[in-house]
Amino acid sequence: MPSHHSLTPPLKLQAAGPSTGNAFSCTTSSLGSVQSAQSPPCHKQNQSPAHSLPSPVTPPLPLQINPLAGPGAVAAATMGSITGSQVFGNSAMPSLHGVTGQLVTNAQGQIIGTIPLMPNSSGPSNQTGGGSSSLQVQPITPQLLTNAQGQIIATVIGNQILPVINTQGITLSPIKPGQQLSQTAQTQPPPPVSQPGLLRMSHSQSPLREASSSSSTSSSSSSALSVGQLVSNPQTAPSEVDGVNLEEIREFAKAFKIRRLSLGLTQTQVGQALSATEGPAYSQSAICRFEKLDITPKSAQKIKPVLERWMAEAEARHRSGMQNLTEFIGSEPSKKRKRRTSFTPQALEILNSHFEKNTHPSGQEMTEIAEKLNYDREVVRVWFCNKRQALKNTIKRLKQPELGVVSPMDPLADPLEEHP
DNA sequence: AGTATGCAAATAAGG
DNA sequence: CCCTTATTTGCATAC
Repeated sequence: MPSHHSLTPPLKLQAAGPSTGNAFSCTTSSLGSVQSAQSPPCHKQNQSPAHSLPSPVTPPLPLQINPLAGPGAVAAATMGSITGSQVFGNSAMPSLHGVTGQLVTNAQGQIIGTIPLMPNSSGPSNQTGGGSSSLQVQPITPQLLTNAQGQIIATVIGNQILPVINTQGITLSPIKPGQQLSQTAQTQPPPPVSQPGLLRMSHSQSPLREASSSSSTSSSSSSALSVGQLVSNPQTAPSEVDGVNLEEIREFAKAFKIRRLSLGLTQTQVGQALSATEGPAYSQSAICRFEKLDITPKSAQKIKPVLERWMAEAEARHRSGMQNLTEFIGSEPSKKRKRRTSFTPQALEILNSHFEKNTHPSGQEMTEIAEKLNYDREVVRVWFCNKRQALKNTIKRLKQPELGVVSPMDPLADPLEEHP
């Protein structure tokens, strides 16, 4: 099987913004490199080539938690932020409404302060009829978020979180009260002129034929663009796509990460814990992508409530004792989505050889193959479907090379046409 | 030892 | 039921 597989183009369909050279193989500096453990420069997100780090003096510390500033300073900054009113971006979650007093604790559950307001007047707070576990979600309230070291890294007001510093130790500009900020967390894309972008973004790449039927029902206006891309592109980013408020998503993603870190949890732990809950489960990858906004608006919208609910519960448990939290995140998984099958190399070899002979095995054949390899018949069927799809896409790409590069190419007769 | 990411399973939707 | 096409999502592993 000389062909496929090996000629898989390393192209990444999704990214590749037309803008400045996004880093594709940013690293690849194979052996001998003196690379630091944490290679920060690889994010396709920060697209500013010239960068704009405010402080030229601050060397990017590889360490995550460093006591760059005395807690006091941080606290002060925090307070400053608090003073200004808050923005209260609507709310996906009905629970976070009651504004009550709260103890300020660190990750160890130690009380490090209080915020005088009103005692918790927990209402009925029935959590989604899902009838999930046995706990009620208390409204989260104005409180300081701290990391495992007890450092204050953000403040929470309502469901709005005001980050003080990020994990890199870089100070984030506080959110202006009463105003929707429009800047990315890590970079400051100089917004020249904020136009009420109405244009439908300019696809400069994949001209994959779009079955534009008639009018409405533009099922995919944001076709494959991630939230991160959309949101960091003031030019073409109407902060709302497909009825999804990108700003809100971005805010939440950022807040989520802070809250997660505050609880001292890793993406892996969250993913694992999530798979044990009632709703849909998500892997570490998913958490990661969500936090990075490396997902479509649609997906983000779908995941957000799940994470929101989970986080609320995790925080509640955290407040009521470390034990509860660990217990919470320790529950055993209960997969919803079928676990992804990993074919053995041997199995793949056989599957491929079959595929080369016939891309459309009959039901009978597939049953036999499945039996022989000891995989679910359905799994084998799907494998063929995916294989066909992959092949088709490859051919399509080969037939339609990059812009400019005109290459004759042979017709590449494909056996995938039409199905009986 | 966490997080980011490539590739491809799994799923959704329309036929 | 099977197919295709488009998309979502996770395993495996690079970083």
